[in-house]
Amino acid sequence: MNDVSPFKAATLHDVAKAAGVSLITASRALGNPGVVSAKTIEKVQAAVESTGYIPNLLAGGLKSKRSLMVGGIVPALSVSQFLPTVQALTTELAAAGYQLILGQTAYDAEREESVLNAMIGRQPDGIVITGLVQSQRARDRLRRSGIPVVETWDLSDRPIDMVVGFSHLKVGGALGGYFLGKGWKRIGIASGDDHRARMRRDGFQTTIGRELPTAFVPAPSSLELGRRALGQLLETDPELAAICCSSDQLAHGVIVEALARGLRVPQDLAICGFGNADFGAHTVPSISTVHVDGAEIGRLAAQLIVARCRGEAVAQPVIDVGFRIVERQST
Amino acid sequence: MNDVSPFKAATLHDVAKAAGVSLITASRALGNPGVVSAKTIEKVQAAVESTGYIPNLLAGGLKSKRSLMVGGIVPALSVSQFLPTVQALTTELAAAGYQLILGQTAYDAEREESVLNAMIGRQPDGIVITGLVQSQRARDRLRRSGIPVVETWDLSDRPIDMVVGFSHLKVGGALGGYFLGKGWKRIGIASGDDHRARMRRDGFQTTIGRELPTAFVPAPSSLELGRRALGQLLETDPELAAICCSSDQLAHGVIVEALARGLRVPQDLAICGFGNADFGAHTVPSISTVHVDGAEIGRLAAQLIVARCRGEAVAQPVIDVGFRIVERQST
DNA sequence: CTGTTAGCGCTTTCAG
DNA sequence: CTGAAAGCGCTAACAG
Repeated sequence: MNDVSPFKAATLHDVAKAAGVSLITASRALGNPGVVSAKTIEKVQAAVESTGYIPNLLAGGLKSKRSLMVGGIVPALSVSQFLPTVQALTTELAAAGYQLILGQTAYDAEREESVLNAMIGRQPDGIVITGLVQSQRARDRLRRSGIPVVETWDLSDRPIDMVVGFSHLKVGGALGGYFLGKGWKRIGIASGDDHRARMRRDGFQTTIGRELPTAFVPAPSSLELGRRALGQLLETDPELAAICCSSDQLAHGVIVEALARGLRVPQDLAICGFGNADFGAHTVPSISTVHVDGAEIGRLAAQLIVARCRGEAVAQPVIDVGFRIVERQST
Repeated sequence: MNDVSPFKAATLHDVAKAAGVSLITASRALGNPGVVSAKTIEKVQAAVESTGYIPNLLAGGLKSKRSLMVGGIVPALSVSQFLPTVQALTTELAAAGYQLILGQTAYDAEREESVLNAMIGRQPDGIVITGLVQSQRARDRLRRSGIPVVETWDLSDRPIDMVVGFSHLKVGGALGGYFLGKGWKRIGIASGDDHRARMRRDGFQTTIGRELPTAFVPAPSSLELGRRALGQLLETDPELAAICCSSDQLAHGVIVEALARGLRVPQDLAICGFGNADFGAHTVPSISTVHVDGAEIGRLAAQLIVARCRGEAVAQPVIDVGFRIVERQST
């Protein structure tokens, strides 16, 4: 036995020969056992064991037009907001026999297109993408590919195909209402510079009723960027009473920096995040935030894709999973 | 134009017809332009544009035995230690035209095997897996598949094929030496219950020279589990002077809980983590930890796979990326 | 219930 | 430099 594969991997042909049946009968025994006699199935399964056969899904997919793969596209894996979505997506898809192909766009429209092309070329049975696809070219190409597409983490009246998410404008609006209700006047914003964070900021400012001092940080945000953002904001207005952050990482950084500067949170400075990251409930003070069920988004997206692949009609191609404000100690 | 794909996606056949050349010439113009005249290439490229052709990589892979896909296997995406590795792996592979297929084992040997089978069936050109594959059955199957395999985040004299990582035993030993050097006597351990965390604990205890009170938490660890772990440890020994944690998340939780109980860190309780998560440098106090270059592991793994696929011999199939202790305020 | 035939879309021979 | 033929490993369609 060598380092190089000792003998060619067994094919269905080998299995059929070992079981003494025809190729197609072996195929059916494995893929559609209902139409094959129990005795035959047994023989084929024994042959599978003895040959160590693993089906070549690429070959099967070529003929059957079902690759059993689904493309998943995120800006970057390190954007932890999307992690529960990707994780749930992967798990839910695996349970149905599908595997996820991962693509990263780095928040770059060009990369997004090239990733999409690489995906389409692999004939996935579905594509799940975080956010709405921005470029019209890509939208058209995707629509014309005929592949089921689920856009996530946002909402749209005219999705490419299906969408599972929530309204960032409404999140911003709800946060604005919450800040107004608290009576805070001097309000600042620490925000990622990506599209969705900007939408939340828009909703927030609309409800507050005016432009607010904003520290933009490059996405993906982090604790470190939060610390810096507070520095910037306090230079603009040292009397700030409350800050609305576009992520819990950012909020955490703002809190750490505020405490380091001797400010009390929330008495001197109230801070709110977004995303309900798991650490937020356990910091001191704990972080008020907006909860979105990212895992549920992933599960629903997987279900939509799987349903489509089974040829079932999807009754509800636009699913709003909503959100809720989680009040903790930092406000 | 309907919801269903308006016309069948263009195939290379369509491109060839549009360009007025044979199928194979079109194929070569795209895949091996060196052997085709410039004029022909131009015609073919124009035809690609006009037809919107996207190559079917599944079909190509079936014949050429190069799927341009690489399997990546992690316990769970939420284990943030591996995130930089997966991210770098995906990016580096994408640059070489490969896409990553993701698999999650949930720290479960059975799931690991089924994930491996699902991967192998998709004929990846390589498989990168976090940790060493435990089950001998899976190791054999993987070896016999002839697929290049890189095990990561650990080290072994006898990898399945290649390995990029570092010695967890040595990390534990180095931390033990560091703790001894600080003169701490009453030492506790907060550790995930996974294989690698246990190895670090073994190395740590061996250097310290005795069994230490340990709070095991189920992997993946988190800030919350760290808070609980400290509770457990202080019940065992209220006089603990230092705690060695198997992750920065855990260390962060222990710190938060210690502060909440009125303990000063590090004066009353010194705390060390592992992994050098990005938040660790910015918490108050900042977290002493062990740095491992996870992104580098991903890049190296990708390079090994790509080199193998090009038929290059890999001179160094066991790569130790090392580690270093990062001293911060928490010790 | 089982088998034969054809062909998915592409690339690798082998010939010009 | 270009082409024709063959077939990767599997499954859909149609027969028995």
